[in-house]
Amino acid sequence: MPHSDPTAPGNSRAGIVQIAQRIGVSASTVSRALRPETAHLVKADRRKQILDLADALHFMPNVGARIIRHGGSASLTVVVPHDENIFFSEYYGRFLSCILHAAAGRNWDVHISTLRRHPDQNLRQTLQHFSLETSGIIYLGEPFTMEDLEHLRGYRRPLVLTQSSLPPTLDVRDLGVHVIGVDNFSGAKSAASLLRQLGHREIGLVLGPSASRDAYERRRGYLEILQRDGATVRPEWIFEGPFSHDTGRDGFAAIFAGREKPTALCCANDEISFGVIDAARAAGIRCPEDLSLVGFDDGPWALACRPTLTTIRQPLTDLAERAVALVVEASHAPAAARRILHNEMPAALVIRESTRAIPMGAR
Amino acid sequence: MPHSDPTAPGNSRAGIVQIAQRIGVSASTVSRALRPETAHLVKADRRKQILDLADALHFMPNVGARIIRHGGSASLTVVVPHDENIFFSEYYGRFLSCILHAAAGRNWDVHISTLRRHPDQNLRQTLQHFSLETSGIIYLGEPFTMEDLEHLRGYRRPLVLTQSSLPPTLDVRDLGVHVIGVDNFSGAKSAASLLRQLGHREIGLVLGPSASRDAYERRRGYLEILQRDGATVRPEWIFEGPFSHDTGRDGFAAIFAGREKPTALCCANDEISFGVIDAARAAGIRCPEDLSLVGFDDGPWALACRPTLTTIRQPLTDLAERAVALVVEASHAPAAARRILHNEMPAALVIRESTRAIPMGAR
DNA sequence: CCCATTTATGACAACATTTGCAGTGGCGGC
DNA sequence: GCCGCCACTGCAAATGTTGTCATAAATGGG
Repeated sequence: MPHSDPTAPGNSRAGIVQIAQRIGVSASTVSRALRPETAHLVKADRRKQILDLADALHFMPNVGARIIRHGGSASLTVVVPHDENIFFSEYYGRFLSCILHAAAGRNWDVHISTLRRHPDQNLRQTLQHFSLETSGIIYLGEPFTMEDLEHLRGYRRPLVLTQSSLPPTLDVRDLGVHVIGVDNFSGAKSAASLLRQLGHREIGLVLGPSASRDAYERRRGYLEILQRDGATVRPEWIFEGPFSHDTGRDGFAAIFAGREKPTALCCANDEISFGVIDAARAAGIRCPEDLSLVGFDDGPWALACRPTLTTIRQPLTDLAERAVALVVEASHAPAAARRILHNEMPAALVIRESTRAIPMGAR
Repeated sequence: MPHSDPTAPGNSRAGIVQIAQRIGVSASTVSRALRPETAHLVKADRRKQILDLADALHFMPNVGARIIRHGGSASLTVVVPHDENIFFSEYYGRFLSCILHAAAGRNWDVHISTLRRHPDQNLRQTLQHFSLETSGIIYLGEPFTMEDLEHLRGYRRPLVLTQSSLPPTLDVRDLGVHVIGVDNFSGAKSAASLLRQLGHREIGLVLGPSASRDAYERRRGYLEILQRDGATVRPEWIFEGPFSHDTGRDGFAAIFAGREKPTALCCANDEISFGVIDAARAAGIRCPEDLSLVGFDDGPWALACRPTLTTIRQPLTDLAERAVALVVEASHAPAAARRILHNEMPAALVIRESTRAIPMGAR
């Protein structure tokens, strides 16, 4: 937090010293009595006396003093995009839950913040503001620019990025920062393969934003399979947009506006699929009877919606666990000793009701 | 966070003293040069020299030392229930977004945590653990027991509860704690009134958990209207369950199992409504043609689903804004000077597609 | 009853930064 | 040339808690 508005409460009257004076013991004794680890060192009845008074005075140890002795607080900051409904999104909401869970298991505290960039501050300086309060950062925010990444090179504190926050074609290995993510390419390939195996030949794509690395990789995976036999995907069957419900609606409308209509669609994520399902239903086209559909993410709704969605599972629990572990480890090790990790986890295909084989006779 | 696992990073080599030594000035000068407020006191070229070196060494001021002098960090903790999909829920997810937004506007930092209760710790002691790190708490967690609330009476730090975390019939005014919430009772009444105005006389209720104050108030509101003319609601048309999709399905199944079927249902929240819609669709009962439906919350899906849902809007933005404002104010004022606030905000009815008038001839 | 061992407590330094006060040197006005 | 003022900088105190070392008191074995 910037120093412009320190917003100090500082209304805690009673310190350890005041308690000591009242009872007539030394501050050391009070300190020992108050902390579970050292409580056994002080005689039981005196300890009780101290605890009672501390409770009565609403004593609260000063954080600063603890940090200054102890060297930092066990907490990490998660940076999320600045978006009203961010938590509600299947991806961020679940990812955060998982991070929270992983952190709680280690007794770490989690801060959540959006990144407020100052025009005359580079990325490193901005991130260092966070480091004032926490010992590490998990970055899930808006994608970085190349310039940002250049500034990041000098950042020495624990930091974990997701692939999603990187530009599409960048090589992550020489970035000097931990990067985690799923294997979008293979995941997308397995989804497209499934559709081919089910007999689909007319397949459209409702893709994510072209600036997104995730979207780029998924596109690459879908196309890899669809173009395998030298086939081409009709350009009018490819639609791009943000990772949102609306993109699904608009994509369906655009692709089904033409005379030739595909029998299956690959979507860049679940939410887009839901938009497609809605628009298709409204247009009288049934899923999966008339249109097979695959999503990407396997969020809670993929199982709750009708038809249940065939999709590719993001192992968010594992990703979160890994991200937290990396921050925690890095915060223990000296900066120099850190080994940079690039971790791509498998994304498994989950087959449900939204995909169906083309009847033998039809093609 | 508890001290059981301190997890100190402490790997920041360069302090203000090291910088001072390298340049050959005193620590005071470096301190002054680094802080904007005191920067004018140090000669321009020397200041530049100091800033450059600080940047080169990745200098980062020690939080503890700053806090210890200045009095505390501008941050609050939001306590949420311990639930895997907590962020994904419409209510919590949006509420958290709003809190984040309100806090960001004040340059406050937000921690998120579940409450891990220790058996031999009372509620106040547990909350004080949080206060170690933050200057205030917004509590959205599991409902409190009466015993908890008794312990809470002595808690003096900034704390804001939502009504939802209180037992149903408790009088909030003598609680000694800020309580915010919406006017569930009036909201529910307006929803039931709408159905009556539309000509519905056979109305069932799919209610929330009886231990929830929100559910209790909404039930009270629905019944107030439905029993107005001395009418009674058939007991077999009342179903209770958690605030979940499944409750909607089960409630629909239970209520529509009998011979007599209602023409409308009031649900305790949106998610229950969605469950009802799903189950009804599966059973061949159309909404709103055969069954009118009102929810409660007005989350994102209420507008996104088909049919769009008539529901009661929770002004989460205002609630979050108020909660954050209360914590911030309280953290400035001395404990004694605080005026306890109980704030019940209006919940407005939003009429959409899921409610329809009974045709004139039908009744 | 003495010495060794344990238990309970106090005194004090250390943590990294901020800040009041004092000191230095340069400079202009008289 | 003296006085006072200004700009700049250093010294040292202070912040609240924890850990180390020392000390005092209590206990126990012979």
